[in-house]
Amino acid sequence: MRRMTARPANAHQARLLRLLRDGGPNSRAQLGDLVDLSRSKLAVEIDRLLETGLVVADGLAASRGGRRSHNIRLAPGLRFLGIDIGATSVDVAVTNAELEVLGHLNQPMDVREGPVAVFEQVLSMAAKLRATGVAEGFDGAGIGVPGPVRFPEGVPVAPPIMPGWDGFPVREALSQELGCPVMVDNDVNLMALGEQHAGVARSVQDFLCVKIGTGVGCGIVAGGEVYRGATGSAGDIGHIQVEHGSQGRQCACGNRGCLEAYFGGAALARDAEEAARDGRSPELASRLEAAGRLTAADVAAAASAGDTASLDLIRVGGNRIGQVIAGLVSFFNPGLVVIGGGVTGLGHTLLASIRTQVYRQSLPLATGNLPIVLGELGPVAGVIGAARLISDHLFSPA
Amino acid sequence: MRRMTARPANAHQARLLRLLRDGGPNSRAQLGDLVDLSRSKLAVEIDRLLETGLVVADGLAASRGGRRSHNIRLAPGLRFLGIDIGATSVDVAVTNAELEVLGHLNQPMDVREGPVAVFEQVLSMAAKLRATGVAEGFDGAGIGVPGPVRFPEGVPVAPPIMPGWDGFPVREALSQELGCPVMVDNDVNLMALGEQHAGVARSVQDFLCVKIGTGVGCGIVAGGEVYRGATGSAGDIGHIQVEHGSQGRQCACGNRGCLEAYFGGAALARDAEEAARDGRSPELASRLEAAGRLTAADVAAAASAGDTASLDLIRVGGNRIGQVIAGLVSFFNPGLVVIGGGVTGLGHTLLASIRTQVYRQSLPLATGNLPIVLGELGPVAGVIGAARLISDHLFSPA
DNA sequence: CCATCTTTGTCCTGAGTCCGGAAAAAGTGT
DNA sequence: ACACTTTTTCCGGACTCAGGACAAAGATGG
Repeated sequence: MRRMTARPANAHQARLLRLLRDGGPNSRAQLGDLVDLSRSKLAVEIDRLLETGLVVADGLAASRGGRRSHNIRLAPGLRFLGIDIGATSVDVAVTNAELEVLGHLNQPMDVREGPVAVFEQVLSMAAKLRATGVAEGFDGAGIGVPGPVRFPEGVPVAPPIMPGWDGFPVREALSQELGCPVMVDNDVNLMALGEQHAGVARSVQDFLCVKIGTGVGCGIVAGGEVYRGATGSAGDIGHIQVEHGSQGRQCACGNRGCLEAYFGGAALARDAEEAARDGRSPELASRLEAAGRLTAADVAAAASAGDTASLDLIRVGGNRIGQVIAGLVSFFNPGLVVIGGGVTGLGHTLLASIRTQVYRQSLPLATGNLPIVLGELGPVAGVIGAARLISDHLFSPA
Repeated sequence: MRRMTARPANAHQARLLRLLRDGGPNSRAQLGDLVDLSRSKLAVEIDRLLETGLVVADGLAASRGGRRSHNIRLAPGLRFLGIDIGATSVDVAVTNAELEVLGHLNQPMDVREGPVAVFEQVLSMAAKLRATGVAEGFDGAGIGVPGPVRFPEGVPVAPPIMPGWDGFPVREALSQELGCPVMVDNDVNLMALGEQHAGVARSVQDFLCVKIGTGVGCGIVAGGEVYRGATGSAGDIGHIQVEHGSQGRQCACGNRGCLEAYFGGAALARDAEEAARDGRSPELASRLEAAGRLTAADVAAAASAGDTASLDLIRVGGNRIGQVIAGLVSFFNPGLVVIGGGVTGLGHTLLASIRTQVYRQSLPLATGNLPIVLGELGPVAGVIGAARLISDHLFSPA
């Protein structure tokens, strides 16, 4: 099912494609208002795009007081595949060219099973989505993995939680399998892209997107662009030390006192089980007995049932992460901080605790008008970000 | 002495000007190798630049095996003024168009005397430099101030250590006085620009420039560009908390446990005086008696004389700041960290202490090949950065 | 229903841009 | 002196592109 999707021939065409992606179908006249090209030039570029099949005519627009204009839209058959590999689950979604989700699947899966097993799963999920009729083929795919990526090549580098993936040519391999262009990035960066495209961070140029899942990471958007760092590991805040000296908690990374040793899905589950066994929380104890183990979701449920031990866990954890965010806010001076990821279920208790800590610790200069909010897209942020990634790539001059 | 310096008419001309600035005089043929323009086009653009007077012919280049090419250089009479307002001193320098320092003056001065007094000082220093014959007039000036700046307007916003400057139209006022274009930025950003242009950070795209003067700040360069944050206060790391809880040291900002309460010129002087009075350091005590008060320079001198108390102060302070830098490195994943500012005199003792802390705390991912070095330019970094700032502005399409 | 006005789309021309070949200019090396 | 390189200038032809003229399509008002 290989497709040879055309690419824009120049910057003007790329600009038009992005406008149509972000603003939906539009009339030729309106596009003219947006792009500052002469009418003749605009007509030529649109005609060429129509020839390539990337955009199609779509009826007549409403009159603006005179002759009605022709509507233009991105080809309705274009399909992007957004893939979000988490530590413990895989999300796959199909979007149209406007990055609207047409179908979405989620499967629990341990990323440590390695790239081959995960790809098998991803491909079967993609096939399942195709079978539902939402897509005949894919024009491009974006994929996020939970670890640093050498971005230009699309290859994970020394990812701590997915050892088997080090150096695996994700982009190359997936492009082979799917027969379409593929771009790879860190899952946190894709969440940031998703929230920027369709979530709370629309129209914000500089923001941080803190993802609290099994671990903790942070997507950085500077000047409207995702910042990836010198070697692609920017935003790796899970191992910032929050407790100094030898009494810091032992972390899986070998150091002591890391943020992830105190908060995040893994740490929260461990603390919850301890609280259950200690007798501090009958609520958690009964859940532990029922399930055999506890997760962040159990803590969330217990907390909303009023369990004080769970609320305390969230509060203390929120303070820890707030402490780190406060430092980052001073340093980076973002216009917005988005909190997202699996533990968003902890919701406003967590948010309140983070806010308290940040506003207390940072100077009013940086926090003067700084919103700290929960992500708006939840689990689809990652897949929308993945689709956005590949569409940005395809909608740029070849 | 108003000059009406021409501006490049298009991006090609701007590109050429920057090449000549950064690479020095060059032959037409070599420029042709660098810019990917047709010979005819290149000739036209260079001729136009010659007409405007921004560049001049400069004899013949050495032969590359055939006809000798004509050399081109930036107008030798172009002069930029670089101004660096510190907390306790003012630096003013004159550069040529290649940003080489032709004259440099330094005057102690307290920035809290306010913009009017400081400008008077600056203008008199500029006049003094002009009197030495290095400049007849100025084609542009860059100025750095020790606080956050609303960059597009060139106005300080709520600067903590220079209260009288809040909202003062620095750019506008100085432009009036000097009769030339002016750009304003944070002093730390200018230090970063300076080290990027002529110092250790040449050819590094992403780096941090930590300036330890009276306070502590950090210049951020991402993707080759200075990052200023949503409101211009990015890099303000002096008030990141390094000690949590109520036993943290009181800081001038009102919070407790800030980095600046533990390290920086001010904290170091205080700690040194305490050590002198405690009897922990006879060396410092004698210096205190001689001068009436101590500064970071005294600690540096005592340390190089082998005073253990001073060495300890540096080590402990280095650990504190290393602790913060370690966090920033994890977050930002820079390709280089530059340490500069007034206390660079503490030199390699400080550097070693910072390095130890960073390499211990950060993951090998981010630190794998991360050089942490002292700035190469010392006190001229700021003024070169200032000249670079205004030249970037002037050497861009009008 | 008709006349007039507005908006949109198309066609065309003239101005400008720019690439690259040809040839001249200026050197090098034998 | 001669062959070869490199640099520069000159110039023709191809291409781009803005904007005016005009046609098409609809709105408005009488």
